[in-house]
Amino acid sequence: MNASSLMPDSVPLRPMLPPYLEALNEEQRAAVFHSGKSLLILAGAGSGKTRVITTKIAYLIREQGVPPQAILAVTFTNKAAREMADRARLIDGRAGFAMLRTFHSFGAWFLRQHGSLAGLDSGFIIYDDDDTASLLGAVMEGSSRGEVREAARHIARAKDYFLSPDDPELTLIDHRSEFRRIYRDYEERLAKTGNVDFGDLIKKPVEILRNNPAMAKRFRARFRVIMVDEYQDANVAQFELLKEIRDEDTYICVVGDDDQSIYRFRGAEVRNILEFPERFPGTDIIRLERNYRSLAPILSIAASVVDHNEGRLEKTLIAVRGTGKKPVLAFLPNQDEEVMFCAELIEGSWDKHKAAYADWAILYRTNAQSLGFETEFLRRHIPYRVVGSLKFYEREEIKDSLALLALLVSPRDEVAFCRVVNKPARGIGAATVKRVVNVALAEALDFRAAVERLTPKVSAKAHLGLETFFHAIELGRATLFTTGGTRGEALAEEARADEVDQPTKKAPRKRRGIQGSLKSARNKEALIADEGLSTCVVTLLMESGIAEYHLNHDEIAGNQRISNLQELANAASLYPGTEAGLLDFLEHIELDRSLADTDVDDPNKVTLITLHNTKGLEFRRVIMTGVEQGIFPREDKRNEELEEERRLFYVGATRAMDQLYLSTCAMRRMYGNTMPMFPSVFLHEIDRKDLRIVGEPPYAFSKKECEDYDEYND
DNA sequence: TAGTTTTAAGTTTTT
DNA sequence: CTTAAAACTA
Repeated sequence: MNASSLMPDSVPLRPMLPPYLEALNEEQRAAVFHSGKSLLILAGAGSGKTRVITTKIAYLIREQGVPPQAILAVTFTNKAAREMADRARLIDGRAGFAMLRTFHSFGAWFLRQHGSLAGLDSGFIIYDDDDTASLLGAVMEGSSRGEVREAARHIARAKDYFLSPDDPELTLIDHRSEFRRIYRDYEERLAKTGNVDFGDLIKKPVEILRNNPAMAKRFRARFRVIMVDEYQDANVAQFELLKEIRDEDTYICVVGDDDQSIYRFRGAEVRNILEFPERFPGTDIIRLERNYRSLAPILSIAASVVDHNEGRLEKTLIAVRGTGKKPVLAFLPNQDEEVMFCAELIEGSWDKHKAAYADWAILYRTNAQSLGFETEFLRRHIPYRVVGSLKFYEREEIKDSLALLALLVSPRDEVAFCRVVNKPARGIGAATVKRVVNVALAEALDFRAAVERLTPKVSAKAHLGLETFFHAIELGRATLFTTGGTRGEALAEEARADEVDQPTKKAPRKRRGIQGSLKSARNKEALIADEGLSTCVVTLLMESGIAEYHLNHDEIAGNQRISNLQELANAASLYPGTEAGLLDFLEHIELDRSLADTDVDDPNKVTLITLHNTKGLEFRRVIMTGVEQGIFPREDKRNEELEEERRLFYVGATRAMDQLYLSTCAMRRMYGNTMPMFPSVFLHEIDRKDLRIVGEPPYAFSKKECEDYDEYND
């Protein structure tokens, strides 16, 4: 007998691997080593997919000699992009030179360089949904708010599906004939502002690459390896973009989980992942089914719900961590009791196990549900953080400031102009604004030129107001110094810096505390410029009168608004005080609404979060709340949409590592009045024996199996 | 035109 | 019940 036959099977005969590869399991390693045409990794929840992608990036650089600049990795969220970059760099520093971006920021990067091929100037601003809606409001004059919102949704959807106003398939999105006209008018009007919306960040690059074969050929030579994370969330336009940026020699590796596809409403096509092997012939498939996160009973109920879906690539997760306690299903009388239930669970675990607050996450379907938890947690002094609904950049004062800043680089920006031209009141009424905009649109002038054209027709008061306004904008612009002179050069410099992905920003420093802002507000000095771009921001806010306006309109929340403005100025100080710096600043704000973690002071907090926002996260203990018919799933969900809600349940449940709680209320306040509620269908799809039921269940759930909820918190 | 009052509408989910 | 847009008055 030779030595090797005495060895257990688990010790294979192969050369020693470096530790970063040794840490992988067999399938993960196969995915990292894989070479060929293309690879589809079906990665179940908690199966270590980020580890695989980051390791693969490092492996390609280290072992395969792929230049980092030739690697493109695309994600859907900024958080994921950041995490991926950090983890890849940890394995090999050179990974920092690979391009790791979200789809949208990749599109923006592309358009800054090649947008001129579609008549776009390089200083464009990205309109968010709000801006889009106000522009559409101007296009659809006389329509109700709801109609405008619906049209805005449909236009965004059309762009997700890569449909233009003259596309016959547009009827699948909106069959009304006037929709085509509205969409076309909107596109025309948007073009006149010189700006783009979210959908354009994907759609326009595809069009440019298709219409400019020579440039496309050169561009395709750049990336030899393309990886896509969360591929199940890709929409049709993103799929088209993927096809346009690769050629026959490009290696494509996509990672995803069809069971976690939860963005259908946003145009995500599960078909993209289901049909990937057909779309890219020669694709190999690797499944990652070992789950390293959750205890077995948690995976089991997650699976039993999603098993009710048809048309999925069956996957069976294996719980590496083994078995544990059954998930708890709590029947509660109403939402106030639900809040108390959660609070007591958390406090109880704190007392009994010294479990950290940060171990806990409360999941809900809609952002509005966070309110009750916030109020009660404040009362009980339970520290918490709300993820996602931090609408810092949607606040009135912030949007006003951003509009002013936008006007410095985007002089034909209709939306920004209308927003701030008469704020604070300068005697410029709606009628005047409309006339100025119409002249500007009709004669392709910027607003200042349009006013001069109109001078005799505009009242003296309005004219004076407009002059004051333009003067403030000029003062703001004057604070920007251009490096080397022209805007073009500054932008080119930024683009070059981007080529190797070296941030043009300075390293973040400690932010000025809220206290400092408050003190300055009390002194009526209001805002303090720090350095870099903040000089421009502060000048503009002071000169335009916006700072004073918000100081005066801030009677309830103390000086919150001024603090917010100060916070904006602080954020700006990290960027250079140039036009390129300003563009960079605005772009980062539009594409990444999540504010940098400000709670470094106390990270031990309960997380309040929507189900959608939890993707990619994990917590030791998770409470999924409001598991009621009409809320989760929403009542109008049928067929594919109901299947998507099931996947959302799956995503939520698989966030839990050790313990999962589900709560469902018999009554709930909605729109001000109290409505009776019924348990979610999903609860009927789980075997009763897999749950520990507490509280007062409705008759549909047999009572004798239930317990009082004294002992639920073990 | 500015500021206040009245009325209606609305809750998915996100880049 | 809350928030935003229309309507109304000064």
